[in-house]
Amino acid sequence: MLTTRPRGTLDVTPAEAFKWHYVEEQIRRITRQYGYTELRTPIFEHTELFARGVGETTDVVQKEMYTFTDKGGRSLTLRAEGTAPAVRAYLENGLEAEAQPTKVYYLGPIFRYERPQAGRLRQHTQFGVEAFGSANPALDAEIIHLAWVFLKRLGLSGLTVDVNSLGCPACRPVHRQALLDYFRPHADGLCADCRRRYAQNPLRLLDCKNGACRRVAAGAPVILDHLCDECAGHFARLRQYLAEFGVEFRVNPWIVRGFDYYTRTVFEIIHEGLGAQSTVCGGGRYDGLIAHLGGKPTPGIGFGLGLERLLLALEKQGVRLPPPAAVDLFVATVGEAAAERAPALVAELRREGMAADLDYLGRSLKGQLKYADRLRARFVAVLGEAELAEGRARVKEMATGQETEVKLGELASWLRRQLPPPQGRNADE
RNA sequence: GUGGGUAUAGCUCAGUUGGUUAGAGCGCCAGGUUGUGGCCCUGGAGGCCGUGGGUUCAAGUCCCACUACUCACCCCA
Repeated sequence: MLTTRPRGTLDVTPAEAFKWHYVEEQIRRITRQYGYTELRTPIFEHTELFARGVGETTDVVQKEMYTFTDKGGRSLTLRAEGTAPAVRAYLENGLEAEAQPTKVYYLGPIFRYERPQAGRLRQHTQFGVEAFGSANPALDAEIIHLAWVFLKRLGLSGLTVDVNSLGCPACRPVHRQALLDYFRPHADGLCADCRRRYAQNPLRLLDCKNGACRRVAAGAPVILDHLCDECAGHFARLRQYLAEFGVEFRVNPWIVRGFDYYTRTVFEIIHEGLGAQSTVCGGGRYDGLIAHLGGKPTPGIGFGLGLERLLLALEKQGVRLPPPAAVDLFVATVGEAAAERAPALVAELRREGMAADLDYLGRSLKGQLKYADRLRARFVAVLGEAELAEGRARVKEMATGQETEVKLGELASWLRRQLPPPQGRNADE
């Protein structure tokens, strides 16, 4: 137990951390371009926030929350989802008083008690985006476009963007009734899950994977045929914008989503290389949620994007992310006097802003070179008795094997001239 | 919560019909080179064979349970 991590969790080892850094950099970059700023919320919230926000009857609330009671007797829950906390923070901090719409993003862990499988964990990391205060379909399109461009930039292909509209409180009940009427005569032929869905959430009848249910569902009334004029118009304009933005999407009337708060636009981005859990990004509009959580009636839209799934998709596809920065200069020594001088030399280089390192295991010179190679050092300064006496080091460029004599006092300035100039991290292509 | 598969070294895996001190490749450390990495050669370290029970003269191997991992269902990122 001491040496195993809790079920459904993941370690990010030093060998992989650079991938996370790279993805996080791309998140900072694209959100800045689209005008979204970061919102950080606690890792746990009052249980009631999720229960009310996501919906009492949803799977997440009924069986997947990490809920505990603290010493003050409060019921708290590890962040089970990103939107409800964002809405809570928006209301609590009076963000509605700032320039509208409020466009925020978040990046952090989400916890759900589920059976782990490919692309599903009990703790995973979501990059999410939320925009509060506008019902303009251009905003729906902006958000879908953001997610799509983000994934494309990282080098993913084999992506499918599915969009649908779930209607609003005016038209959804009409469709719901039509669904119930349609399925009632077929009820006996449905699977057990679907009989439960019939009672609880008829929309879910549409995306059952059971063959018999599927055949019945194929002829079921489609929400898109029941949308009210406003919702139909919203959806039409969304499709128009997406086409103008160059997003390759398809209308999929069977995508539903598991949270109660969705209205109108819902969408998913699927990656073909993932297993059964192929949705890398999912989201939609929630025009009733903010009022439902105690705010003024305010429309909203957002998505969640799973980073572990994203990394998995990149790996399946063989995308190579830029490797981490390596050591600029490694100080290798021969003899005791040099070995004692090395730490201060390295400290000096680090003060000058260089990435410098040295051996701590008393390795032979050969061993040190090997270690430096392993660290992908660009240069190795060899310091022995002769060099120490002369006040200089033999600096070897690892890629070419070429050696140069450099005075110890000039090591930092010499090195600076060799290294490429610092690049702006968010330089555009 | 339900169902299938798997569990041997840090990693990927061998291990005959049960039979003595459990192996390989990669990785790690060292040597070959008295001061020079990558390639090559040699050596070394590293294994309660997932855990517990059972069958047997004898279990890594057969049986049971548990746990973990894994894939799928439900649902979701």
